[in-house]
Amino acid sequence: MSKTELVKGSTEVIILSLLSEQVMYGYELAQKIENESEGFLRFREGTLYPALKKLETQGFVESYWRNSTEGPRRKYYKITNTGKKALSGLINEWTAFQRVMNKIVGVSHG
Amino acid sequence: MSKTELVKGSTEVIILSLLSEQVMYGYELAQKIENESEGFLRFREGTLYPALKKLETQGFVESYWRNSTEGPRRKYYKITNTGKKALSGLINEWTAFQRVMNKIVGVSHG
DNA sequence: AGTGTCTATATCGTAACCCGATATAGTGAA
DNA sequence: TTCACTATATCGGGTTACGATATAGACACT
Repeated sequence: MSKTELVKGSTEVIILSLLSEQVMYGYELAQKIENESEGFLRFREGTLYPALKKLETQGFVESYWRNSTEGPRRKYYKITNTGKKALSGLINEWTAFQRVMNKIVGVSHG
Repeated sequence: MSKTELVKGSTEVIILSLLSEQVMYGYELAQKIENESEGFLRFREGTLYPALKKLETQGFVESYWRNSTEGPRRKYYKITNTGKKALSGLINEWTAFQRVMNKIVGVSHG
């Protein structure tokens, strides 16, 4: 397990969590993730865009284009009600996984 | 992310953590994981044995065969000093990852 | 006009991981 | 001898993450 290996499977929760707070476009999301994690997490293009596409296919997010005066047009993502329900379940899973892992590795919490 | 997806990347920490407590053979380890996690985690053969093999190749564990009067012979695994150092680093990564994840998903701890 | 940097989205190929299926085999009970 | 449980091992396939690559707009500098 490297840092990147551990991150596998957590992309969905991370993206949905951030989108549940506010509508964002992809690039903005990537920066937010890097900032909020103090550089620990960094989503590359090859990770982020396919993940967003998958979330949209699943009906967890919706997207729309907007032009920008500062650069190329942006694709904004909004979490759906289905996405909110999914997020709630994913957070429960994360909590359970965390509890089990900490029991095994002998760490109380992070 | 399904439960199984989240688990990806955590196999190494889990196995090394349990082996740092006592010497075990593969099947025993699998049962221990299932018991300690109250059924939440379940390592199948196709996950466990390749993982143990990889850990041995990396020099994190050592193994030896012993016959059993109750069934087929068993391959016992013992964590090495290198493995203990690796485990320590992995636990640090897990702790950091946990902190960052909880900050993003808005959960204090599990 | 040309170069470079930052912004912004998208896809492809590859590597790594997990797991179901399958194979092999010993013990013991029905 | 058939079944269940114990025990190790490998293969194939699906999924995930990511580096590389492509495209393109805005802006600064020369």
